[in-house]
Amino acid sequence: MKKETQGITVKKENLVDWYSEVVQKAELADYAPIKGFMIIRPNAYSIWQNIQDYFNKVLEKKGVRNAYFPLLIPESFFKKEAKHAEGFNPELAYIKNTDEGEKLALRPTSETIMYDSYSKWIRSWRDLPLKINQWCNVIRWEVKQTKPFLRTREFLWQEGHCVFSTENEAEENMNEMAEEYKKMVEEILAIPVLIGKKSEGEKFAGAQTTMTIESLMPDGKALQMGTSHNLGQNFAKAFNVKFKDQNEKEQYGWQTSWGFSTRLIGALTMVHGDDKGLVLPPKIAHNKLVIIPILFDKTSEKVLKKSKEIEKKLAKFNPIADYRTDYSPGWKYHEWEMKGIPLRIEIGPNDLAKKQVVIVRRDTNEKISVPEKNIEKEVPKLLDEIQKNLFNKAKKFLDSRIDKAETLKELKEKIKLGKIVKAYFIDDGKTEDYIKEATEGSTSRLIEFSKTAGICIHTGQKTNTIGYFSKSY
RNA sequence: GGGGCUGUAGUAUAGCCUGGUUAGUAUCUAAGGUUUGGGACCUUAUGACCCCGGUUCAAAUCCGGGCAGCCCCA
Repeated sequence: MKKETQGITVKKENLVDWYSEVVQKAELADYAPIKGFMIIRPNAYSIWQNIQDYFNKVLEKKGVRNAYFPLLIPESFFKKEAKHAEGFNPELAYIKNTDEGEKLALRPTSETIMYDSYSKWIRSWRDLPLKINQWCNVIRWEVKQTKPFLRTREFLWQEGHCVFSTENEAEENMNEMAEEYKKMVEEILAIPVLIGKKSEGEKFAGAQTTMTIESLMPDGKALQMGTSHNLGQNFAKAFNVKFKDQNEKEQYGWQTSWGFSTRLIGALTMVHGDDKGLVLPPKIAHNKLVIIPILFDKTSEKVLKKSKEIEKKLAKFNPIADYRTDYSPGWKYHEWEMKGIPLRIEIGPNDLAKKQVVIVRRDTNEKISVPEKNIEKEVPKLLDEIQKNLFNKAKKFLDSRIDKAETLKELKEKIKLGKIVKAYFIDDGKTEDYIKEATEGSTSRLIEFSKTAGICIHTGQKTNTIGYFSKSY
């Protein structure tokens, strides 16, 4: 008889229910008492810390320094850049009962409050480039269905905000940060992404150009994993971010902003998980392996001793040593599989006799007998293989789901199959609105410009713009 | 924005339609004992009707509102 109350009870093919269950049972997050808010539990927070550690090094390399700006933003700040104000207005939450004269918004993003300071700090071309990042929480009062990590009213993120003296530098910075995002997500999270520009309708409110990285979830919906914006001089003009150039001429700064959020943890869960639960890519896992001794009365002492020896040898992989005696080995296997630990090392009396251990891969469930003397060599090799395997599996999936369409009908059908569908279209906002209407809410995830012109699937006009259309989170 | 479903120990659930003993079961947790190579077993104990109001002699059950979660459509 199987006991169903413990492990993951939903198959991954039923992604929505599966996701909720894994988030809870792998102890990534819990629901908060307020709609759309979540509690990030240590298992998920350690993932976030690993991401932070990685990205802080990137920031350092790029000469970006961390800082912190206030959570509250005067309402009037939002009104200074018209498109920004319009774009964020529906999602703004305010605090009203303060002794301030005006309403105070909870930041949904910090362009306005940061650039207010920037305008004071920047006087000369010598002050540029100015490159600041902050790790913080933001509030966006979503009316849509919320879901842990994927859409919450509060989430954690990083937002980088740079000012340059030339347009080229800003453009370059937008591109290089998008590339850094791609690199991070692919190398650390093992999630393959598409990279490209956002359409007019989808770009950031107030940006001149937005670059995005997008991945595809198992249910055929795309997920935006990070964005990088070239703000041009839009905010500089609204906030008076000016400098005197080398010719003593006053100029507006050229600005960028870029960010990714804890949403990455949701993506990670959906992309790699399986029917047993979470599967963590080794590079993002805090505990890379778990050691489970197989304890029988007569041999337990020796087995434990050996286990501790191996635990010490593998200390740099942060092993979890599950020496509890009140759970059977089988119970422990399930437990740590559900939580996504990449490798499991089993040590029992039989192994002791053969001077070996049994190593089990989380991604393939493959059991490998490894001679004791080879463990230290074998573990990093296996972790590396798991990392690659997870990426390759996800890449194969993504590649298999990219298609193209020449008619609206074809587009509709292929989107229904859970694909990202390439189609020529006129990027004027209206055409995309039409396609959105016709395809039950699908929009372009990103666009690219083709050398050869094609026919817009809606207007029939010639165009060089190709949109990647799909449903999205 | 529109429509629908749900809420009972930490978790999963029975009971609700047709109001009426001490709210049942499994798991978790705690204690003790036997176990341990893919979720072992026995004994004992603790623990719950989302909140506010209404109807009634009597509400987990019926009604209204709120809060939260989920689904579908735009």
